Amino acid sequence: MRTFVNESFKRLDADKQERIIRAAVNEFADRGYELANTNDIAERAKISVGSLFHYFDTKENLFLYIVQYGSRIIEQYIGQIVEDETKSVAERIEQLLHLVVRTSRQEKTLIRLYHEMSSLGNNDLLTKVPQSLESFTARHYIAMLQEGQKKGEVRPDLDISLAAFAMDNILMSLQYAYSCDYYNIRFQIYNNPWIDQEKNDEKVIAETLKFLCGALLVPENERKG
Amino acid sequence: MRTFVNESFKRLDADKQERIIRAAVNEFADRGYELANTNDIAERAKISVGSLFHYFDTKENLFLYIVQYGSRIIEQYIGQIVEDETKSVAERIEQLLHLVVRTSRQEKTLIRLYHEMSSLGNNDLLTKVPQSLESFTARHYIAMLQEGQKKGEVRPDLDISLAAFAMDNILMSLQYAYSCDYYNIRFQIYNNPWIDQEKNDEKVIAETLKFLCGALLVPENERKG
Amino acid sequence: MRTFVNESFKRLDADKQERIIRAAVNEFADRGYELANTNDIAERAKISVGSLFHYFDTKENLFLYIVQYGSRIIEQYIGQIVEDETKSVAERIEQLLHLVVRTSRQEKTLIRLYHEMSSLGNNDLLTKVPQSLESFTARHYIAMLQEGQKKGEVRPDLDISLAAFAMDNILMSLQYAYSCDYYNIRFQIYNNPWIDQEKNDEKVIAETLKFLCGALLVPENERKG
Amino acid sequence: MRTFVNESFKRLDADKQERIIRAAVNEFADRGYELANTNDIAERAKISVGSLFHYFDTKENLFLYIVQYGSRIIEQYIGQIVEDETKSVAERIEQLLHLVVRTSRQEKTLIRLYHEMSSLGNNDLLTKVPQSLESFTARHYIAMLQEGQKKGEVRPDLDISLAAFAMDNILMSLQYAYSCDYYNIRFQIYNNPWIDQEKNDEKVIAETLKFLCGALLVPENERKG
DNA sequence: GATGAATGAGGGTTCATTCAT
DNA sequence: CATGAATGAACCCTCATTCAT
Repeated sequence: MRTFVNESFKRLDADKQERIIRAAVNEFADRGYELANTNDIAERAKISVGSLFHYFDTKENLFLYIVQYGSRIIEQYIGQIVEDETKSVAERIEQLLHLVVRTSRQEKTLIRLYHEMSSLGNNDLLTKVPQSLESFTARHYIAMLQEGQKKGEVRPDLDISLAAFAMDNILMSLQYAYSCDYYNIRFQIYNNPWIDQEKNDEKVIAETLKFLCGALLVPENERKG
Repeated sequence: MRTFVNESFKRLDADKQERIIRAAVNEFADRGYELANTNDIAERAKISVGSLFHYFDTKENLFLYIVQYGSRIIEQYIGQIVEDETKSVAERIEQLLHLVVRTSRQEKTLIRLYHEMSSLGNNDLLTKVPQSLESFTARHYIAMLQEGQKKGEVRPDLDISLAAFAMDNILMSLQYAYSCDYYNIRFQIYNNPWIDQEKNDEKVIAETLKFLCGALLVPENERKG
Repeated sequence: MRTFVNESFKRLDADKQERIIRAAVNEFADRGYELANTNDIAERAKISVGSLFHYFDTKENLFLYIVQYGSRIIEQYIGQIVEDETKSVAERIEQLLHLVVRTSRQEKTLIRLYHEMSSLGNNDLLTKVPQSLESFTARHYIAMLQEGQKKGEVRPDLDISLAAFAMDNILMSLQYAYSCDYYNIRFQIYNNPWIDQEKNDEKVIAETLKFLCGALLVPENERKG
Repeated sequence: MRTFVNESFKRLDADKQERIIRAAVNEFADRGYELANTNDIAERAKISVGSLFHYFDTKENLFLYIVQYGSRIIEQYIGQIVEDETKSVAERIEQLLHLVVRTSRQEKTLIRLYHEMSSLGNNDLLTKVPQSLESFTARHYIAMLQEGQKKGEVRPDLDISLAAFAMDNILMSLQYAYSCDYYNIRFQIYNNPWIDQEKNDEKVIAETLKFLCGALLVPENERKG
């Protein structure tokens, strides 16, 4: 795995590291990769541009590092839920849905930053972004569904990889709908919340859960033993 | 509805109009909004920059027009399928899935351009893009599912709006997976096609159809007379 | 005398001529020579740019023609007053002062346009502007003062040319103070009119008259027979 | 008082500051605000455009700074003369006239630059230029004349503000006549110097002095005690 | 004569990156 | 190591003038 930071960055005290990361996350999430300004990031982080380029050789590297950093945080959230084999698949999916809504509040900038990555156009940057989060998610969703298939919860006729992909698409789209402007506008065309937000969130979660369970699971009454 | 073109553009002969549109679609799809170069667009279209800015007052307007133009084409493709009430819901969904694969070949640039729009960073351009395609899609998917619900094909317990949203998310994600670099890479993590492409497409379509039908439809054997 | 118009312009019907002149006067006065836009002038005049450039070969020529046109109008105003030998010099100066105030209301755009000319920078345009108004004014002011000197009204020890120049400077500065933004702001530093405008105008005229008479004329009580 | 420079400019060594100022003064004075070219200014000053825009955020700010800078220099010249209460009003006016001629040689570009400001078309830049020189001049001329009135040198019946305004107009017009092309051409209509320049300057000064003293002062023989 | 579409050089401004201190 | 001044290529947009119709 390529690393995008120089050693010098790792030697920094935690506070400075955090300031830089926060500044970069905010700038990239706010203005997008192209419009983000490295001078502004340095200023926000209260370091000099020179230093910033000591830590990260290029703007690109800084961005990729930040994406990687964000990925790890999101991976943790997801991992905790998905790896819990004591829960049924349905329960874990429900928890993932709650996570989507929760992170869209707590980690909105991180999500937006992450989404920026998918819009890097066709420049070669894209080939360099680590698919760690994607791989992580894929691996875990597949594992969960396979396990669920063994336990008779998940439909036996499904191609697990593609089913996991479809599930991931649903979760990702919902995440963006909650965090990113364009997808939020699109969301509202389908779901203009007249009732209060909290109730609406519950409804969205319940319906999406119903959708995913319908797609993935063997109906309760048809399960063996 | 705002128009983004000046009258002078509409007066142009079809060939020139097409050259300009094609040049712009390509440039925006290839490089993204920020990096797209108006001088290059003019050159590609074999007109002068001056003329380009006679037809479209700003780069922004050019982009918005091109997005609108692309939307209309995609709307036609979708409309033809979804509005055909002689077909069952399942059949129409299957056709939509075939459409996704087919357009990802024939209209890849258009799709990529469209995706660029969803990634406009957080600048105010976003608030100016017309959501015609999104509205169109929402309206039609909802209508189809409602109709299907009446006919007993679609599960009676679903919230149609949110079900349509979920379905749209699946279709959109798949479309991007077939057309846009980032989403394609992500797709391959789940589905690395060792077999030949055509067979793989069939499989993807079949599995996604299964997923959507499971989520949306009343199982055949449970339907009433 | 160079002419700046083509014959074709003179053949135009009076209405079209006037529309063009008015459009040009306004545009040049509003935005200054450099910023004035020939396309806008044509549009305002409801003719095509092509036609505009048939009548006037260049933007420069159009401007010079317009200046010349304005000069003639102003010359007429001034000529009527200054050439009236039945009046004393003091009376004529008083009338000129009233003219300054009056034209600053009725012909403000013309004055502003005229002032634009003095700001043409150092380009060669300047050497081409007709000094007809300047010559006219010089000739007439000198004549008036010479005549006044013969009649014993004007101080015998004055160099008439330079006295006329000083008087012209006073009148010109006051004109600009009443018509042009920068000079108006400067004027207000000296004369912030607390009382109503009309009374203030009277005061300005009276004091300037006193100033000019003090400078130019033999005091009443010292005049011979 | 708004400042138009960034701190970074003030930190520059004197030589570089001077090069930039000189380059800008020349460019603006030569070509006027609109036509002045920031790239040329940077080149003339032997710095990069980037640097220029570090010191001054916009062309507008650069211009305003330069005007402010010029104003201060001119204020010093004028202040030294006008504030000297040991001299009679007539003596001080004579010195001002000599100053006009002298600066028209030594600081011609500055004067021209200053004149450019008064010709800023009608754009909003005008409202942003500081009227410090104008205020300075007004304040000092008024003070001098008031003092002169107390001492019995200046006519008691004059409105001091308007008299000062008229005097300023004369001095300003003469200054432009000596420094700016258009006003110089106009000047020559009244005063075509056949004799040598130096003698002509003397004559112009003498006659203008006579004019101003006639307008402003109590004749020597009528003064009390 | 009249039209108005077409031209394209030119200019203010930005910003990732370097490097002397 | 840290600083931040300096660089300069690159980009969007304007507008006087031409010329085919």
